[in-house]
Amino acid sequence: MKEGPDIARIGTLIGDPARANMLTALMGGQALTATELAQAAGVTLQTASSHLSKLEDGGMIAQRKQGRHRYFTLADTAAGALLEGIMGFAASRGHLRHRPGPKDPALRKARVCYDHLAGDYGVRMLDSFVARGAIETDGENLAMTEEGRAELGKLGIDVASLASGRRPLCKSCLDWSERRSHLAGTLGKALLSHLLEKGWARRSGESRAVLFTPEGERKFLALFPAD
Amino acid sequence: MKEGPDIARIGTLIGDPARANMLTALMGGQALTATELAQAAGVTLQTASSHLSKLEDGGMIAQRKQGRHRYFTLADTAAGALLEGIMGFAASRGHLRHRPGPKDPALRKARVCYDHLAGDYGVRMLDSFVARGAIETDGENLAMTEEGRAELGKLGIDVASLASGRRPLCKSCLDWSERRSHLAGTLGKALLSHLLEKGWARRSGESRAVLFTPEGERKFLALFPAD
DNA sequence: TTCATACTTCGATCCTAACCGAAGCATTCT
DNA sequence: AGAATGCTTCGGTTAGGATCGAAGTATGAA
Repeated sequence: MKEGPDIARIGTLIGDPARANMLTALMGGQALTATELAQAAGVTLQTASSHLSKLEDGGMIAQRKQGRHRYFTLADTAAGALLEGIMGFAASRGHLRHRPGPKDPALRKARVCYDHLAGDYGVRMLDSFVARGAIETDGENLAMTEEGRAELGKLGIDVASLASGRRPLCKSCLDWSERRSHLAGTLGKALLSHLLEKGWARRSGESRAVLFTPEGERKFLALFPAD
Repeated sequence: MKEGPDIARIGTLIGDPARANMLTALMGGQALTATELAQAAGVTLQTASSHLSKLEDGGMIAQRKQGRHRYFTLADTAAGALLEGIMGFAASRGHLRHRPGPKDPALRKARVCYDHLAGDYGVRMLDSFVARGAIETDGENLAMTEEGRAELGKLGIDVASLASGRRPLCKSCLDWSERRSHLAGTLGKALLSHLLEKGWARRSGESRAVLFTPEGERKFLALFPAD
């Protein structure tokens, strides 16, 4: 017995409600200070500090000092992917923190999933790419086609440079609210950046919600028509 | 705040050492009784019973009664995939339950990962498929080629029927001992079954280790040559 | 230098949940 | 029917860790 990786340690880190709230907040992709994370978790600064050092020791988060602030982020994309996976599993078992239903409609419509777009609009975007043949899928894996590369080039997105690193270009990510896949990977990240840079949408304060401008929403829906 | 799936609940389930040991034991893919799981976890039967009902309520495991025994398994492949993901993450952060190094050599050489082959030999098998062009990969996704289908057909493995379900045929799974990918999916499952049915290897009692016969090892290495 | 902000460390409290002994229920064997 | 096996439930104990107040450290502003 006692063989293999220590999954209990990871489980314990995620299993505390305060730490889980902090990690969920960091899934927004923004660097947050200890004070902000304490608020997100609903605990005092002392308690938050203790939790943050445990999360850092466990390799879940990283910090960088900047002046008298200390900014925390998820350690890397692997940590983000792990949390995404757990969220998907929890949602599939119906483990939600409040009643399902038409609550938090903004969050279900569009939100940030670590560094890419999720929610109804995220799912719609991937569906649209697949429907027009820009991305091919076998239900699990995703692959960009030549047509897709050309189309994204017109939008001003350089697919070649996105595909150069070790992180995959296209990756599907299970959406906990829609229970279907949306687009992750470097392309998913680039597309979210694109939306925000163009001013079509903006982040909503501390929440993970993504709020579209009327103009931006019109353009987004025209660019990614539903089936 | 308080938005989204309840990851803390999943974390708590996995975070207790006794439950983590049980889940690790169930990653072997075999159905185990409450008594066996109590031994694996190092607790009494009463304590194990309590843990098992929590794991079942949380959707991690399933049970079926058979006579006066109660057999427990992981709930589904999603639960197995979740645990694989957490194991990979834990291993990548160096969270091992005992010193790394040349310990448990049998386990590092070949072991069961829920329903497919992992360890050195599992990685070698996938590498070999890729090297000869039976499987194509972009570093993340896997796809079977026509040559691959033909080759596996000769081994008596019907790829078409394996690919028919919703579960993907080829899937890469991060190997915590090798820190590289091995082959999961329905094909990974079929290949492990093949090894065991042909008598090339057998399961090692309660452990996840897979032990090859001298004859079986010779054939396996010939079939899947290293680079 | 003095004060303020941001965060950490220490110490004490308190509460959850893991644990096991004992008893109870269900199934099978004789 | 009686005994044995496999597992669950109940009750009481205990330990780990989450929590916060208070004090300490570090950086920046006045």
